[in-house]
Amino acid sequence: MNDRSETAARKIEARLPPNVAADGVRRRILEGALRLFATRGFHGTSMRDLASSIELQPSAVYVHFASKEHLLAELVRAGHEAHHEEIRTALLEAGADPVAQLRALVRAHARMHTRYPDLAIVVNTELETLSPELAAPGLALRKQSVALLVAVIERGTAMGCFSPPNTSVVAAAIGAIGLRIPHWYSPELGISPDDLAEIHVQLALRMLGTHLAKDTAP
Amino acid sequence: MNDRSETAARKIEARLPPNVAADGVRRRILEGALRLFATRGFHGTSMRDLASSIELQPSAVYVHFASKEHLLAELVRAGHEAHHEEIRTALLEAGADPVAQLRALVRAHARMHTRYPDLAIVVNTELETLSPELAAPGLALRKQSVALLVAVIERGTAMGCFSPPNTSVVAAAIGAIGLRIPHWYSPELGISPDDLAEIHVQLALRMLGTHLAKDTAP
Amino acid sequence: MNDRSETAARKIEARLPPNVAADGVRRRILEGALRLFATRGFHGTSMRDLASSIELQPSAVYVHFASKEHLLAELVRAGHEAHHEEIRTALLEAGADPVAQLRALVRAHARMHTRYPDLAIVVNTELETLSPELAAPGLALRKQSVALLVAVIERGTAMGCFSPPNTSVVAAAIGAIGLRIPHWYSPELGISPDDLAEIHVQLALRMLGTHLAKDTAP
Amino acid sequence: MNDRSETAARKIEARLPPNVAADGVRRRILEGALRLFATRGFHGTSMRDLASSIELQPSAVYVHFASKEHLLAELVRAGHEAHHEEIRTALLEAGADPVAQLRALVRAHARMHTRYPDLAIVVNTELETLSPELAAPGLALRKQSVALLVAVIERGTAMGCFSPPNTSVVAAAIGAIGLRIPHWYSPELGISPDDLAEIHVQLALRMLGTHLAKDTAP
DNA sequence: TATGAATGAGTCTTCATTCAT
DNA sequence: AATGAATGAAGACTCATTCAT
Repeated sequence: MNDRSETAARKIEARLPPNVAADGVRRRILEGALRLFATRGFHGTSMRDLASSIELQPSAVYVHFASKEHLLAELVRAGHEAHHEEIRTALLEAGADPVAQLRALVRAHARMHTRYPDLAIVVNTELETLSPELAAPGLALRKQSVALLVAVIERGTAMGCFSPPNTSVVAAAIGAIGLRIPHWYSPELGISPDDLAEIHVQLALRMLGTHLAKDTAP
Repeated sequence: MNDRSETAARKIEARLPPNVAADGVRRRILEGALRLFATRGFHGTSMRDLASSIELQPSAVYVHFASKEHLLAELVRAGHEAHHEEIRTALLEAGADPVAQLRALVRAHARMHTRYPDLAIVVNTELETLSPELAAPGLALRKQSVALLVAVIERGTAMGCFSPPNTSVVAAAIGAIGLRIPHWYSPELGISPDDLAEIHVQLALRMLGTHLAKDTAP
Repeated sequence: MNDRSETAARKIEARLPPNVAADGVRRRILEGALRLFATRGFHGTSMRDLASSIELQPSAVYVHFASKEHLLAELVRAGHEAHHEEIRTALLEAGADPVAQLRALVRAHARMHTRYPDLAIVVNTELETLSPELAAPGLALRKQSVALLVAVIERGTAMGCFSPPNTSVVAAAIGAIGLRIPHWYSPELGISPDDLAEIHVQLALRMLGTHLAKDTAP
Repeated sequence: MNDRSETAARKIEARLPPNVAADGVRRRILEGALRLFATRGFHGTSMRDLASSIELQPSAVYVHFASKEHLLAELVRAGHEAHHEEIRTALLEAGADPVAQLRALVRAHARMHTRYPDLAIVVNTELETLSPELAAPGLALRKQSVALLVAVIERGTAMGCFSPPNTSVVAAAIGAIGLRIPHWYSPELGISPDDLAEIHVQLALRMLGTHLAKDTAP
């Protein structure tokens, strides 16, 4: 039950977050891989596809990356780190109020998915494709990000700000609505990324049963 | 920002919905394909993998299916049809009350994802893998399912039952929450499938800002 | 300081010992591999070379052998086992006399190298090419074969039949003269394989300083 | 039927004979190539392997050698020339006595193989790897070396010093015994290179059936 | 209905080598 | 003299699929 054409988000150029320190050919390879992995999947993309999409010989890719899997690993690493850093920073700047924290976190989560839709798809679809060693750092960051969200919810609940029906289910739900963004959202839909983030904030607060009426009003 | 081991849902046997009229070897092939496509993806699964997982020669699979893609197509068809039929039926049995309709729809959506987690993964991950002709029926059903949800929300809103911040975003959110179930849910978590469905109903009603307080109690 | 054209022995068809239980295509593959590995070396032979030399697609080779290395391993196994079996049997049939034992052993050693020259080359050139696990059985048999020779020499020396200047050097020398056969010998040289074996027996007995004059006379 | 660990000789540093007029990087390249070609074979060694073993970029090797094959050709040339020169000189210094000549020749042959084991392996294993033009000089020298040995044997036989069962077989045997040295010999075995050479002399004289008993004493 | 052998295109990757710097 | 990036051919091997049995 997802929506719109699956390719809506593709119109947005494959974009890499700032924590990818790569330029020149290496960057073009990462961008090409990002686009193709997001579109056709890792196993659905051949090195020939990738190389020719950026007008390179397949062998030239190996000058910059040890293997197709390492290429994916770099994207997955960058995606996870950027995401985690983003929500961690948002949280730090939000102060002590659980509601403000929740707002900041959901906003950051949504923003990452509108800003880097291809990367979000690759990170979420292909993490398990990596060998355990290469997947480990991503899995660890993911766990930490969820733990942050759960902690905010639990603290807010203890302080009487939230009354979720079930903490972990709501946490999963909040995660899920952001995760799904790249599959249907496009700025051409008439909703700006900021608007979308704010709507997601609203939805999250509603799901949590926030008790500060003024905050939850549209 | 999804959680738990990604493989939690795998413990549940690969299951096919009742609208798959296949038995004997044909059924075993579909079940094996379902498990493998869900775990490793369509392109990550070879016909050899599939055949050997059910102790068959690759060539024997072609006695039952014209191609690997047709195998996927059958799974995707069955998944989409079962899902659509399920929510259509739920809606029909719910009467005319938008809140009751919403409840029925969300419940059915969640149930499909706890009952057929592998199928849900395959349907959502690999639909675009199919050729346009084979993907078309699935895309059509998907559109219809979303239209049903949107219609319920719009009617409920018009009747003053709901006050969503944005109809299509909430529709996407409701879809997303269910879609994510196979990636984290396991009955061993201490939540029964029915409990989960009810919590999802709660969350949907909260997101919609339902105005009949008594309705939101389980 | 080896002699004649290096390719003299090549005129002899690539031959497999009887302990290779393979027929049809599998046998043709082994024979082709034997000829090519002996001529160009393992790393100098591509699967394409091999396949096309027996009019097969490269992929068809994989129906019969798991890898190029397994193909080599089978040749090396067969070669070592045949050689060891041959000298073990010769020894058993030779009775208790050290001189007779030595004769039998050298004869068998020489015969294996005239009968299976390509296999001898492959076995001796490419054993170390194999991974440790695949090389281990060959190395073990080789050790046993040398041990047999050394035991015969030591027993004969203790019994006063032999007076070698140095047991292990003579053992190495006896091994060496046989090992070199495939690199220079051809029946067209006017020496029959049996003649060559007898000459090698003579040379071995002379190196050992055998004290039964009648045996060492040409 | 050769013995000891095949890698015993590897402990000896890859060494080049004095007729290799190369210093600095060019020499390091030759030494690295020598070690690797001896260990893994020419086709089993890549230019990357070679370059990285001496901490150079592959492209830097081409500053000093036109191609991988020319590198091998230089080693093969040096090996053959050094070997031939050594036995030619030994022969010249031996005087007119066939027995003394034989002694000198065998001694020189053995010494070359203890002193330059890697080079001996490369020369004997990879000569045929070279293109006919590049292999020709080596083949010519080899023929000459064998001719020298055969001439000594024939002259000694004519003079009544030797009574070999078969001249060319004994010549091949004498060659073979030396050729095999790098595959089993190590000074750590408790035999000095000089000792080994003397034992080889003994063995050669015994094979030839030398008639001057006093000559066979060391 | 299922097999085992085969195909030919395709997989990822490495090769020796070149070239601008 | 050496590098780093690139090339194009070739490497071993796997792919989905076919077909005679």
